[in-house]
Order: sequence, then structure tokens, then C-alpha cells
Amino acid sequence: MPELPEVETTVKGLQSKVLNRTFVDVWSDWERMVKQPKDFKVFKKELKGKKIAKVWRRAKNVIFELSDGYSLLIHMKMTGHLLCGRWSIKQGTWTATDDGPLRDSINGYLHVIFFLDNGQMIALSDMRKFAKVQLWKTEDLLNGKEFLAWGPEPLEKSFTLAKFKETLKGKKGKVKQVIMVPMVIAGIGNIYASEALWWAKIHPEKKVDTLSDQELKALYVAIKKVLTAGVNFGGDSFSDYRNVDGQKGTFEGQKRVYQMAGQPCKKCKTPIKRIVVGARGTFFCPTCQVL
DNA sequence: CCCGGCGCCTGAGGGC
DNA sequence: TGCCCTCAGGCGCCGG
Repeated sequence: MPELPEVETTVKGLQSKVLNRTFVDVWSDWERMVKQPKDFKVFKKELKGKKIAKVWRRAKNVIFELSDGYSLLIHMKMTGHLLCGRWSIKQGTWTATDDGPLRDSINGYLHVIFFLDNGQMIALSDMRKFAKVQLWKTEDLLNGKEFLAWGPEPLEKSFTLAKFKETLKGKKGKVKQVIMVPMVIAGIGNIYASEALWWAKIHPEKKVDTLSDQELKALYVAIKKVLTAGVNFGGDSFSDYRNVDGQKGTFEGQKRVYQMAGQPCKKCKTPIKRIVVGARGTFFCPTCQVL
């Protein structure tokens, strides 16, 4: 699912394809994905004619900075991904008009398609329909309650060990749950949380306020390590995630625990265990990661 | 205030 | 073979 590395990969792909293009139209067969403005007709009217000046990422959101002081924000949630290609719409259903990114069935759930002025399109494919699309005045977005509340970006230079410790200070609960909260740290989801904790040799259910200085440092290093690897390998290869060309990432070989229950730990050969933490599947080595 | 649980969705997979 | 039930999962929100 799209976490920081997957969203980052999507953003890079978009930067290479859609900068300086202008939105000329937008189609949807599931208009409730557009949350702001709530009325799809208004959304369409406001988006038309806006030019893409910049594409960037904040937390797990893709943000298109547009002309006239607007920004388009897309959160892909679990099964969403953005594809670049060409489609035609007839009687409310879409058809691909080139052999673009529809490489496998998971790409075939297009629910919002943005049309650009050069005939190119950006499509939001999302099997589960959880994705969220919002158009804001950039100023309102940047000063919005939600935007301001997001935690630090773990791959930014300003995210130092001291900053990380400060971030976790006073937090309670199980470490895995805490590092997955967007308002604590941005961009870490279920996959990379399990992976980071394995590298740091910390049990996912260990209370965050009982972590030693050494463990905090190990976790800090591990978070940066797995997210950086995720970006470098173009995102994960085992979820519904696809890049803008419809292809999987190549993180597969880097994976150590996620969805590997029963397989031997890469450090000690103990079978990886699956437990549920905060209603989410969680994978760890019961020997390397003790409570 | 903190934590658990729900809602939004639908394909996959298990049971019978 | 096919139907039905359950589950996964980001994350905001609600209720205890």
C-alpha cells in the first residue's frame, strides 16, 4: 500500500510527466472520492484551466501545486495509485486508448480521470475506493488544521535523532502503533513499521515510553534505512501499489518480515511470527525482538 | 484523556 | 462448483 516511499515514487513519476500541463477536464464514476469541494461539478469547474506548477509530497499525500493559488491533494489510502496514460470515456465507462499502464488487473479500477491539455491523462485507480481527492486554495491548505498537525518528515535533514526523541516524548502506547500515527511521524504505514522494528530489534508491542536511548537511536536509524531503501527501490512489490507506469516497485528483496510469517528470520532463523497490534497485521522475529 | 472500535469498500480465501 | 462469511487496512471520528 502507498506509504512514504510509494507516494514519493509516484511524485517523481508525475514530475517527469505532467509539470506545466493544464487540467482541461475531469471525469469520475465515484464522485464521493472528491471531498473538497464536495460538489463534483464545482470541483470540476474550479480545476479546469489550472496549470501544474509543482508536484510534491507531504506525509502520504500527493500535492499538485497549481496556478491561481490552488493545490490539488490526493491521498491514495490503501489500494489507490495514480497512472499516466490515455483513456477515452464513453457512456460513463472508460477504455484505454493506448497500451499504457494497464499492465495487470489491479490497475483496472479507474474512478477519477484528469485530462491534460496535451491529451495526456492522470487516472486514479482504486479498488477499494478509499482514496481522497481535495482541491484547496494553497493558503487554506497550508494553514489548515490537518496540514499543520502532520508530524515531521522522517527523510528530511531536519529530522535529527534529537527531533525524533522529542517527537516521541510523552507518547504512550505500543511503539508500532505510535510510529504509524500521521500526527506523530508522517509517512510510516504498516509495512515499513514492521520492517523498521525488525532492523531495530524492538518488539512491536513494547511501550514507547520504555525504550532505552540505544533503542530509540536504533529505531531512528532503522526508520530512515527502510524508508530510504523503499524510495531507492521504487516502492513495494507485494501490495496493490503501482507507479505511474502501472508497474510494481522492486523492494521485494529488501523485505525482512512483512507477510513472511513462518519463514526463517534473516538474522537468527527463528520463524517470523504474525500478531495483531491495533487491528493491524504485525510481523516480527520472536527471538530478535523480545518484549 | 486514552484507547478501542467503527466506517468507508471490495477482492480474496476459507468453510461447507 | 458456488455461495456466503470474514478479513484486511489508512485514518478520522466517535463513544466509553
